[in-house]
Amino acid sequence: MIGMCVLESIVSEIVSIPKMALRRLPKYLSYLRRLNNDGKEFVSASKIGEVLDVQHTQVRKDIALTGAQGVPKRGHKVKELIKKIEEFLGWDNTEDAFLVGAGNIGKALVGYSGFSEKGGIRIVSVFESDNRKVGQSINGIKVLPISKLVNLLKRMKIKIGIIATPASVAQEVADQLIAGGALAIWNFAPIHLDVPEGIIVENFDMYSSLGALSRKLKERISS
Amino acid sequence: MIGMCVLESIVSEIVSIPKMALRRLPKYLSYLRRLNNDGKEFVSASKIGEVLDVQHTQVRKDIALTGAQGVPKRGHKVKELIKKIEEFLGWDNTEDAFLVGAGNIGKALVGYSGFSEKGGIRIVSVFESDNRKVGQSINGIKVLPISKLVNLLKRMKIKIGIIATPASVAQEVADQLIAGGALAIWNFAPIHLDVPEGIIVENFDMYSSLGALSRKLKERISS
DNA sequence: TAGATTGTTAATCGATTAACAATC
DNA sequence: TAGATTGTTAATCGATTAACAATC
Repeated sequence: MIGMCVLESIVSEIVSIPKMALRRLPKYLSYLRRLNNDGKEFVSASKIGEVLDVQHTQVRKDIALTGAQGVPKRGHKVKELIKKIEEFLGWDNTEDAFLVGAGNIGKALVGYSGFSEKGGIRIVSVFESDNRKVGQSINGIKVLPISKLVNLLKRMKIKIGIIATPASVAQEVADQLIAGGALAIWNFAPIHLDVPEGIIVENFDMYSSLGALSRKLKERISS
Repeated sequence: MIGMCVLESIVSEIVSIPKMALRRLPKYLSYLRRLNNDGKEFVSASKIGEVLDVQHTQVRKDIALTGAQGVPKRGHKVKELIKKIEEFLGWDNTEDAFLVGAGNIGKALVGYSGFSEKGGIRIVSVFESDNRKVGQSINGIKVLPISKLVNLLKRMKIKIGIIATPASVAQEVADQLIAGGALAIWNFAPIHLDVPEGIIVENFDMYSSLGALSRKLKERISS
């Protein structure tokens, strides 16, 4: 009996967070923030599911991960649920990040104030290899030469690097980010990065998304 | 016996394409194109898997969907596999698309020539509600007033709409795209779109991606 | 031939959905 | 109380991985 309990507790630690839940929770959060702005106090899992096209039972499981608890017959307190999800995602405190690449996508990312307000990261420096862009300012952030990347990463103990370069140099940039001590890479370049174990890579790949879209459209048209 | 065969053929038509395969195939494709540029003639599923961190057996299943056939002991002809995947994704001929929103993300998308060359879609017009931006040119494409969206969609029989607006107006834009006859929407706004059945929506949501990244980083740091 | 590779079938794993007791 | 909702356990579904025969 005691053996079973020990086993259970070990097992419960090993069980990892469902990947798909991590992608749904930000969606719930953004809906909840809207509700909060509208002055709504309570919301049910069923309502969230209905609005976002997710099964209510799925919503409940996802919410359970965050530790939030609802009240039968009334649902969840909106403010409380927001807090719990933010905590769970690590968006309750803002993490500094370096961005590499001052091209179109890079500019879009820096110009986008949303991340620091709602997404838990703040882009504090931009790096670029094209000397014509170095020294310019994007949204108040100075563009620095790529040669300073590794040293500044170390000095400022930055943990998140964002790659918004052409695919051809993305691997090289990733290597430098890791050399400087980054633990997580948000990769916008359409190429697979080869990284040591333990380094977190999140690919944001337009072609993967576009592939799904165009295949479905193709099927839709031909049917 | 005959009954079984009929049943099987019906079943095989019903079986739908695994979603995850549609997201991996573009990745294989981009690697294959690189190999092709390097003059490589053959590649094995195991090699593709090794480079892209996918199980070789998974690569084979994905490739099987496209109908491509390999040669035991030699692998797949690179050029042939490229062609098969492009056909499968519908990237063998280019589909015209309208983009709504001439902000940072919109500009990045238009500035990015890659789609028409490698991704099967070409952005032919940009629409914007801010009159100060209307009339400007982005990468040679004139920015048109949003008031013309529905009519032009109909007139040009456009099937793909790209939403790169703030979340606050995205639903309204989606409604107009659908009113104009669009069948597929590529949505860059961080909001869930409510659309009639049969309309294809592919969300490209930075916050979902960022959520996964920051949660994993949080776990990594605390362990 | 021997061995590398394909392609398929079976087994496992994880994610989603269904069912239902507990609760206010 | 009755009914809406939570939260959990069991069943189903789909995706991944393992095993292996077929082939050049």
